[in-house]
Amino acid sequence: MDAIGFGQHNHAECIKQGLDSVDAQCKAAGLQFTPVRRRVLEMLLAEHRAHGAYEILDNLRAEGLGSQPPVSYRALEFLVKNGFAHKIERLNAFIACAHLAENHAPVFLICRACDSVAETHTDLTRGVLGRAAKTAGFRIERTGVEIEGICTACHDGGAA
Amino acid sequence: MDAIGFGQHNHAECIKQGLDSVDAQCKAAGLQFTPVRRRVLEMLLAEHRAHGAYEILDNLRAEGLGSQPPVSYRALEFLVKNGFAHKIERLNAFIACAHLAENHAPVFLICRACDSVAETHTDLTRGVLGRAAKTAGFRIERTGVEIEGICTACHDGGAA
DNA sequence: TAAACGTATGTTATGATATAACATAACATA
DNA sequence: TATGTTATGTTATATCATAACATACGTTTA
Repeated sequence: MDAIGFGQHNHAECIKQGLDSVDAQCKAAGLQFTPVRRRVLEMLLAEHRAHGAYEILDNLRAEGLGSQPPVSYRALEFLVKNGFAHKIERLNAFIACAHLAENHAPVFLICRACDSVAETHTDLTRGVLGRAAKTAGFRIERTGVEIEGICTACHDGGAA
Repeated sequence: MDAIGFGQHNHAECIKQGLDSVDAQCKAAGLQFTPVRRRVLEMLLAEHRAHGAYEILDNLRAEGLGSQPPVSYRALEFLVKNGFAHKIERLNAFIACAHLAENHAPVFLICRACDSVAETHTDLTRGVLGRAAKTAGFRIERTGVEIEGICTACHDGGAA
């Protein structure tokens, strides 16, 4: 599995690549990757867990980049709309996309012990569900799969 | 597909069966199917769409069954915890379970045009995702699949 | 250059969703 | 009756999210 989030990796590199990739994609698409938007993405990239909009806002406020809710919500909306971040509905929180540049149907593995979130992906439109939806005449536009459980580190480590 | 929610069915019977089934399950499990809980389930069963906690509360209030948020949240929590209802995270709203008595991993098809929600199911632990999670050492406890799109009636009917 | 426009940001206020905490009631049973 | 357990009632507040309007800033165009 190529999920990112559990397990070791060069995280500094991981952050840098994320920023660079989004930078490039924005340039290519004519999107404005403004300071607030960049900083919010950087915060999301800092850890592989979901961040609440008000947590992001607190950080922005501390840095003088904005102090009211719409500031963080707008930046997050920009990132989500363009596929640079995702919202984890179960947590009312946001996470940087771990599969930038790939057109994908994300699947999130959420550890309820350490709050880390790994992203992998699938194509629900193929397979049983896709066929079932097709038969029923349902036109799929977006899919969200959120799986809750315990990650390796936590059940090996000690948390139940 | 045996999803319920789109298409025709005898809805009065559908409601009755839901209530009877939950009644029986509660008796069997020693759970108290109190008036508030029963009434809330009945409201959810009334339509195959998700109902917000405050919408439920408004109805309860009108009937003298409770007037403060905890009343509806507690009843909904009871129903969800025991598998008689589900929460649709994308909508922050609740829906009666359409597969009572079956142990299942629900999948919701949400029509963004008419707000109806159909429930079908799958077993994510089998298949690609289950194997991937297993490989990564992730222990799945719960899955939530929410699919947004347009139902038959809506794209045949006229809504985009 | 200035006017017009589009996009992003700043700010106020409020709406919508959810729960903590404590008090009371209703019921079973020792 | 005393005790325990579960459900309900109520107050207050926490948390998440957006409407609405004002301002800034860059680009296009007259």
